[in-house]
Amino acid sequence: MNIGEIASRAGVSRSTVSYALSGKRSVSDATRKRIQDVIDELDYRPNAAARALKEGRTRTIGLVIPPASTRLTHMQLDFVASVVEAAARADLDVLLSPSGGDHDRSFERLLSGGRVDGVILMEIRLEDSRVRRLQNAKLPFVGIGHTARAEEMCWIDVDYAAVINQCVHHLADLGHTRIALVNRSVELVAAGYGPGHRARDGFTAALAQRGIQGIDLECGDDAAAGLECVTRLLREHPEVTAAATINEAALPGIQRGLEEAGLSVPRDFSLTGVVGRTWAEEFRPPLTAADVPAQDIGTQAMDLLIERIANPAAPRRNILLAPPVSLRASTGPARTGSAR
Amino acid sequence: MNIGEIASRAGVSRSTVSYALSGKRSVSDATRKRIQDVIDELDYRPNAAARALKEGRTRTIGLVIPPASTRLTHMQLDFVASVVEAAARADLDVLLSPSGGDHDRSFERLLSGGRVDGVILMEIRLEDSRVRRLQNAKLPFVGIGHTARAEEMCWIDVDYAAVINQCVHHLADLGHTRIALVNRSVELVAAGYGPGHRARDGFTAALAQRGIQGIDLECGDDAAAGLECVTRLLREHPEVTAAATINEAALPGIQRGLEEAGLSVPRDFSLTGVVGRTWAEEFRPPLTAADVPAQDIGTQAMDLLIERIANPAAPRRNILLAPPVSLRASTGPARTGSAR
DNA sequence: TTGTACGCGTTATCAC
DNA sequence: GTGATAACGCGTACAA
Repeated sequence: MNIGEIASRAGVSRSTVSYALSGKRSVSDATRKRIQDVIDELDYRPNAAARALKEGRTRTIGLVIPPASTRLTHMQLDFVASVVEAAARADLDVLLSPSGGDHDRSFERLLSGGRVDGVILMEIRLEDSRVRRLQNAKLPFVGIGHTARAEEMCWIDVDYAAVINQCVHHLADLGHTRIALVNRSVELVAAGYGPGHRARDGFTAALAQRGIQGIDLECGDDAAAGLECVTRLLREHPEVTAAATINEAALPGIQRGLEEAGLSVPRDFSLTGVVGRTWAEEFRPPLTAADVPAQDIGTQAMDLLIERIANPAAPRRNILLAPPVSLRASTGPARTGSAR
Repeated sequence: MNIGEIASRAGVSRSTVSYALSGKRSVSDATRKRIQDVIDELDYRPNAAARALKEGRTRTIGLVIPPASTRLTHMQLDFVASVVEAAARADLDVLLSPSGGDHDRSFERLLSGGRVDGVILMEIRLEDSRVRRLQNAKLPFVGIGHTARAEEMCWIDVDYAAVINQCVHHLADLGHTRIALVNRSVELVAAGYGPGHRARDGFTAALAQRGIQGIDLECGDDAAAGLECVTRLLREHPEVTAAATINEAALPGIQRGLEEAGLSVPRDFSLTGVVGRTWAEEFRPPLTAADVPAQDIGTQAMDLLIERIANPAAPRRNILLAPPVSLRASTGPARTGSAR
């Protein structure tokens, strides 16, 4: 059933049906009602392709997520969920593109072909070819995360440097003088993953500010890697009494490693980091952490994108969030004067 | 840049460009190369809307996920990831629709309007209006889960009855005679959520087969609810020594509740259930559980859908999986002869 | 290889 | 003010 079918059943022309639906011309109440009745009866909805072809927009946005091989963290999952929900509120559909590499078919389909009106990009690296390609395609886009050149794009991001800096200061205030940073995976950091680098920057800066020493560790994005990482840490650096992490996925493993080593949190070892808000409470003990408002971020990214689609010439806005560290139960005073 | 632009730059007609791209007519090597050069230079890709309009298919499938208000479980997340990946392999795009209720705009956009060639439906209830609406819309669809009338649709599902049955038998073999079932949320079960009902059926059947008694509990889908649920269970039914669950999201809370009550798993209390494969290993202690091959399920659902799109008249295939219970460390012999 | 009709909704233009 | 006619957007595939 197309618009012509509706028109003939209602005894009017196709344009009248279109006007009745869009309201861009006035249509008499009687006619409008006749048309509406037919539409309701047949459950008609305009063909999306025809409309997109004519209007030049698809009412669809693309969401680029990390490829399925890497499991999404809770935080990333919250981003996806909140973007999808925000899009639904704006009557926009979301096309999912799992792509990280350079030759990803689904990303290429997004780029040209007019499938989407705009794109939200996740898991951005300091140098990220996807950004340039989106720019070349003149496709409005917003990053959850940003490249090394902050001004080249519109984005919202967590200030990992500031947040890890806060965590270290918090631990230093509690008397810890040997602190570890558990970063994301070595591959991701090597590939120039922004949060990994910025977290490290904030870490070394805070160490210098407090005149204390730190160990900088990369760790795979899963529980097994977390376990292995913390086990190695305790073995090679027994003087370390606290850790900060941005690696949410490794946390269960870190916790397990501490437990297997006979260490109680926070009595023997303090743990803090950056996690999605809903996740910190589920950790045991509840994690003292910078709670990333992942849902807000997704919603705001969507707002930025809608704004950008409406006015591509507008200045590129950047939003940097540094959520404060929420005190919970996973950090405590350093044990004084004793090796473990 | 549209196909006309390419054609004129290559000095041929639009149809020649189309044939060169599709290969549905032979085009001389020389012209093909000229055309390809222009295409590469301009990075041309056919407009998706125009192609969809002409061909009557969108090369896009819809994936209906639970609304964002309810957080996705690990298993659901694995479904989504694997469906998306399988779609990418088949050069299909995935449109995400977060909808559970009856009046969901994004679901309605999927139904009519020709946005998608087919739909994968998750989190299906025994009576689910979405199934009827998809049937009415004559849109090919596949369920991950199924309604009360198995034959009315094409689906792949976990045999929760068989699996929970196995879990109970396993616990009974270990000497447990008072066993709890921790089901999904009371709202979900009341709404006729299939797995909840089937799990309960398998539970009561196994109890009867073994002549033992059980407690049937609903539990919200998060850690806090799991904690509260297990706390109440231990208080009201101190004779219970084991539990089986299909509520993955509640597991951290269940674990916590047991710990807070001073119970060690599996020494004092055995725990088993149904979880996504990658998740059972991360549990502590590693969970004796039926490991749902969530990734296979997503992939197979996609295969079923592709088949169904290709041949809508084909018989509706159903796939029921009953993954065996993998022995790990969370179940053990019932403590004999003593209340706790 | 090329010309052209077609798919379907939108909207500018014309007629009443 | 209200309704109808027709051109347009773009890729596809049949007829020539």
